[in-house]
Amino acid sequence: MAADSLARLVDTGHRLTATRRAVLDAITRSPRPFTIEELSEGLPDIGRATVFRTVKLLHELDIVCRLPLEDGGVRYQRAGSGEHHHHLICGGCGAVAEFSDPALDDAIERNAAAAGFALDAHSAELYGRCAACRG
Amino acid sequence: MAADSLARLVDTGHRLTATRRAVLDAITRSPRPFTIEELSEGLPDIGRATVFRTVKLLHELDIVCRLPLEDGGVRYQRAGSGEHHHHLICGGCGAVAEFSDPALDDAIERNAAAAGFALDAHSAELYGRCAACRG
DNA sequence: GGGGACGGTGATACCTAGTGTCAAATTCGC
DNA sequence: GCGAATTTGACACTAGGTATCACCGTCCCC
Repeated sequence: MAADSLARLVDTGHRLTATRRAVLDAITRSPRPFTIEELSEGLPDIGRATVFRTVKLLHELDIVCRLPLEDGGVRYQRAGSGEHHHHLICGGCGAVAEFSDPALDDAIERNAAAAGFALDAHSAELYGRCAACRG
Repeated sequence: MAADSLARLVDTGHRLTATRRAVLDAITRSPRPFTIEELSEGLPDIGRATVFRTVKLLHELDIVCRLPLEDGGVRYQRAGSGEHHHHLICGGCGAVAEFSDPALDDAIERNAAAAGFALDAHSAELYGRCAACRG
């Protein structure tokens, strides 16, 4: 699981260091979306700047997702799949579900085309309460 | 144009101050999406904290939109309509087009329902190049 | 296995966006 | 015009993130 992430690092011309292994390990072990600060606390021997750099790198390689929260905060999470997807973020427990939906992507592309835009990227975040938190 | 925004302020129980008029005026005059810093520079007699507070208030009243950029930065813009809408943001010139699409909102609601989520809010931002910048 | 080039790291300082506090000023209903 | 309540400005502070730079570790070539 972490193994092919390490492979992806090397394949993209990056070095495989003990620090990166440790960060990826901590991320993989995290059961819930985390902030850089939380991650950094769990890795006291690794500099804060390095944790930021490493997470940014892993984000660029689609190994972690960035989750913009409703209140403007940000959390990160290991990507379940490398595929394009969107997030459902529970405001109660903080759980995050991934989903992908061609119909949604279609609607997005149609609107871009209608406005004459060449689309580079898009983001769609859904905020609500998960089944468990609705109780 | 600014008049009904002022009315909306009063209607929601807020006071109509010279400061708020000045901020709303500066926003209305801005031809392009702005940062708080830019707005604040144009209003040297108004404290930075007040500019933040005022923009936040106007955002809550749907008078200005918050635009999360692709690079993580944030800009603000006068809302063209008070209606629910999404944004197309040009990475070239920074222009922003608003659009709304029931099909997109439907797709979002369907996915939330499928995952058992009660939806509170959602955001969808599209990043690309506008017709002029594709030239 | 022993360099050396180069990418990665940590410390630190800094930056941007935004909030909390509090005394002084302004607004608005009367 | 008066007083209560809201708003303001100054300032200090926070969170999240980046720039710099000297030092260190990795990897490649011999």
